[in-house]
Amino acid sequence: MTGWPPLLPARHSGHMDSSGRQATEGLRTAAGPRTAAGSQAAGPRSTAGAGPRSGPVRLADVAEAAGVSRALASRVLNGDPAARAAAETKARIVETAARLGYVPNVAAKSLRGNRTGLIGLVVHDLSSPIYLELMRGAREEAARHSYFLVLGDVDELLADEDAYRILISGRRVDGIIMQGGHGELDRRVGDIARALPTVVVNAPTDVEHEGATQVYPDEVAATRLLTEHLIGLGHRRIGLVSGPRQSMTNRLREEGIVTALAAADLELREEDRVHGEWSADGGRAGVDQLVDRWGGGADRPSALIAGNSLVGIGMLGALARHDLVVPRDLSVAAVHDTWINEHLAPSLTAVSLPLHEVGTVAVRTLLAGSHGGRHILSDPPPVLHGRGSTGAVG
Amino acid sequence: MTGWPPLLPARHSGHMDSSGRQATEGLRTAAGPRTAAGSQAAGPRSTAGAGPRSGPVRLADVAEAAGVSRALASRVLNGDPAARAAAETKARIVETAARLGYVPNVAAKSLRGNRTGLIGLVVHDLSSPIYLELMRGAREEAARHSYFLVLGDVDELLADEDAYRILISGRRVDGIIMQGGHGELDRRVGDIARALPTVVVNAPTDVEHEGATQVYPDEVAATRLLTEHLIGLGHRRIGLVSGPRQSMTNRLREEGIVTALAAADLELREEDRVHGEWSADGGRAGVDQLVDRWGGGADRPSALIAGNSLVGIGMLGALARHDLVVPRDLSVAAVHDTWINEHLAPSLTAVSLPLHEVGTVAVRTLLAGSHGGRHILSDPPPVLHGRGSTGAVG
DNA sequence: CTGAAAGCGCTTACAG
DNA sequence: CTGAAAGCGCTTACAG
Repeated sequence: MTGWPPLLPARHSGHMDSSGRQATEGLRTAAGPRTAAGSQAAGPRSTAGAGPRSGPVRLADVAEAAGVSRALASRVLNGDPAARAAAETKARIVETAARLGYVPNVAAKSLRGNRTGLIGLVVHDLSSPIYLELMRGAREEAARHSYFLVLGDVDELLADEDAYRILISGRRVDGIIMQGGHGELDRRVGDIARALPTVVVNAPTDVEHEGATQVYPDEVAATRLLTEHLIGLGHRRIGLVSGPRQSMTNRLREEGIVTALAAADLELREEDRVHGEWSADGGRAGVDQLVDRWGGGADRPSALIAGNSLVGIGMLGALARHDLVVPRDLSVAAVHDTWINEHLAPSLTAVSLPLHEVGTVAVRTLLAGSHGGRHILSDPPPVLHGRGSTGAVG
Repeated sequence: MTGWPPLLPARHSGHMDSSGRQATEGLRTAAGPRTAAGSQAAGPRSTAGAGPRSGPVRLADVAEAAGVSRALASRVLNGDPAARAAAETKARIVETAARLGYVPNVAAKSLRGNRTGLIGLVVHDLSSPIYLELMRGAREEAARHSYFLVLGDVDELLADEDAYRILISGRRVDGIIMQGGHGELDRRVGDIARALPTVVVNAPTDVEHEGATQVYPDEVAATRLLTEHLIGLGHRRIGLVSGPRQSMTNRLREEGIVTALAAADLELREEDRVHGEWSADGGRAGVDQLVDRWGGGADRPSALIAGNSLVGIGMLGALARHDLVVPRDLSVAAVHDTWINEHLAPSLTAVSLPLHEVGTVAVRTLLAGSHGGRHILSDPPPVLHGRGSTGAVG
C-alpha cells in the first residue's frame, strides 16, 4: 500500500484533553525520529540507498556540505547584511542549499524567532461573496510578505474557549485580523488586542478598542454616491432596506444617504426604511414588509437602496415575486459590487467598495505594527456601476 | 500611544531573501527576549508590578508553581494515561495551569512533536460560493481535532516557487487538502503527496496519484437525479451548458445525464451541449452560443442543465436578456444548491451535493492517514430542490 | 568578519 | 510511577 502510515492510532479510545475534545495524534510530518547514529555518519542526503540520514535536510546539513558553520549558513541564507563572507563562499552556501533542497523548518524558526509567519483571519460569514474579496486581498498581501493566513470562525471561537486561547494566546499566529460587527466578539476586542496585534476590518465598531486598529472603507461616500446617482435619475423619494439599525455600518450608510438627499432638499422618510439582517433573506423580508406597508397603493418610493449586495439580491427576487417590475415600477441599487450583480436579471446597479484594499491594508497595518485608531480607506474611491436595475423615474 | 511597537523596521531598505521578495521582520509576539535574570528569580507572573518575568506563562512556570517537575506537568496536562500521580496532584497541576493562564507554546510543541496542528487548504477559486461550503466543512472538522486551516491559492503557489516550498516542504502544515481540477497543479499532485499527506477534493482528476486520496461527491448520481426530474416533467430534449468538456467533473456529470436519458430512450444530442468555463460568464457565453445555433427557431431543447450553480446563474441572466422566459420557454436546472438559488427570479431548481461532507471527510481522511484511492461520497445523497426555473413541458 | 555556544519551550526515552 | 537530561532545528548575542 502506497501512502502514509495510519496516523490516528487505532485505539480510538484516544485520551481527551482538558476541554473534552479528542486529542488527535493524527498527522506527523515525513521525518521519523532521527537516529543518533545517522547524524554522525556520512554526508547528508546520501542519494544512493545506504544513506543513514533520511528526513528533511537541515541547516546543519547545508553548512556541513558547504564547509561552513551553521551560523554563517544561517546568516547568508537569511541575507544578513552583516555577513560579509567572500562572495564565492556565499554563492557556495546558496548553491548547496538549493542543491540539497533545503527548506527551513518553520517550527524551529518560530520557536527561536518568536514569530510564526501566520496571521489569523477571523470571520463570521464565510458564505458571503462580499468578504471573500477582503479575504483575497489579505491573502495576497500576506503572501507578499511570506505570511500565510489561518482561518478562524467567530462563532466557533466564542463557543470553544480552548480554540480561542490557542489562537489568541498560544502564539499560534503573530496577529489577528477580525471582522467586526459581531456584537459579542466586538466586546472582546480589547482583550484580544492586549494579547496580540489586532486589526478589526470592515464593520466598524462603536468603541475605539485599546490597541486595535480599525480599517474600513468610506461607507458614507459610497452611499452618497449611490444616492446621487438615483437623484440624478429623477428620483425624489428613495427608500432603504438595510441591516440592523444600530449597527455602525448601517448608521454610516444611512448618513451618506441622508447627506446626499439633504443636498437636494430631500429626506429619508421613516416609513421608507426597513432594517433586518445583512442577508438575502433580510432583503426579501424587507421588501415583503414595505410592500405590506404600501398596500398596493402608488404612494411609495420610486427607488430603493439595498444596504448591501446580499440584501439587494434578496430584494430583486422578492420584488419579482410581488410582480413589481424593476426598474419600471421601482429602481434598486445596492452597496457592494460583486460578480453576481451583472448576472442578475435585471442586472444590479451597485457602488463598489475597496474591500480588496481593506484586506491589503489590514495586513500591512498588522505588519507595520498596529497602533489603534481608525483607517478609513478612500483609495480607490467608491465607484458607481450603473446597470439595469436603475432607470429614470416616470 | 497605545498598541504594539512598530514591527516592520523603519529601514525599508529591508534585505531581500533569495526569491527577491522583501523579507518581513514584521510581527513578533508579545514576549520580548527573556532576561536571564528574570527566569531565575521569583515566581512566575508576579501580578503586582515588580515581577521580573513578563512574557507568557511557560510549562516550567506551571510546574514550579505546582511543585512538580516539567515532565510530570507535561504528562498530566496532555492526559498521558501513563501518568498516575495522585489524583490530588493531578488536580493541582491542572488547577495551577488554569490559574496562571497557561497556554502551550505551539512552536515548541511543533518542533518537538513534529506536527504543526495545521492543515493547508489550497483552492483556486476563492470567489465561488460552491467551494465555501466545502471549506466550511473542512474548517469545522479541523477545529474538532484542534487543527486550524491555512489558506493557499493554487495560482500563487504555482507562481511562487518559494511559497510552494515553504508550504509543501517546510513542515508548515501536517497535510494538504487541495482542490483538484486545476490542470497544472494536478500534474504536481504526485510530488506533493510524496512530501506530505495529501487529499484532493471535489474535482476528480484522471490520474490516480500515488499516495494522494481523492474525495468527491457522487457526481453521476446527482445529474442523473436532475435529469430524471426534468424527464418527469415531460421534457424529452434536454441540453447542457457545462465546464471544460474533457474535465473529469464534466465527464461524470454528462455520464449521469446520458444514463438517465438512455433509461427513457432519450439522448443528449451533440448540438445541445456547450462547454466553457465553470463560471457565470461561462453560463452566459453558453446560452449566447446556443441561442445563436437556434437562430430564433423553435427547434431547440425544452430544458437546459447547468453544469454548476455559477453557470446556472449566468444562464438565467443571459436567457432573460434574450427574452426567453424561464420556465415557460425553457426550463433550467443546475448542479449545486447554494443560498443564491432561491433568491433568483425565477428561483433556480438544483441538485445539492454534499460539499460540506467532502470537506469533513477530507480532513478526517488526512488525520487518519491518507492512503491513496478514491472516496466517492454517497452520504448524504444528492437531493433535488425543485424551484421556479423548471416546469412541465408544453 | 565568523564560529562556538546558549537557548527558544516543549516532550519522551532513559534511569531510578 | 516520576525526574533529569537530551534534543527537536534554528538564530543571535558573545568572544575571538
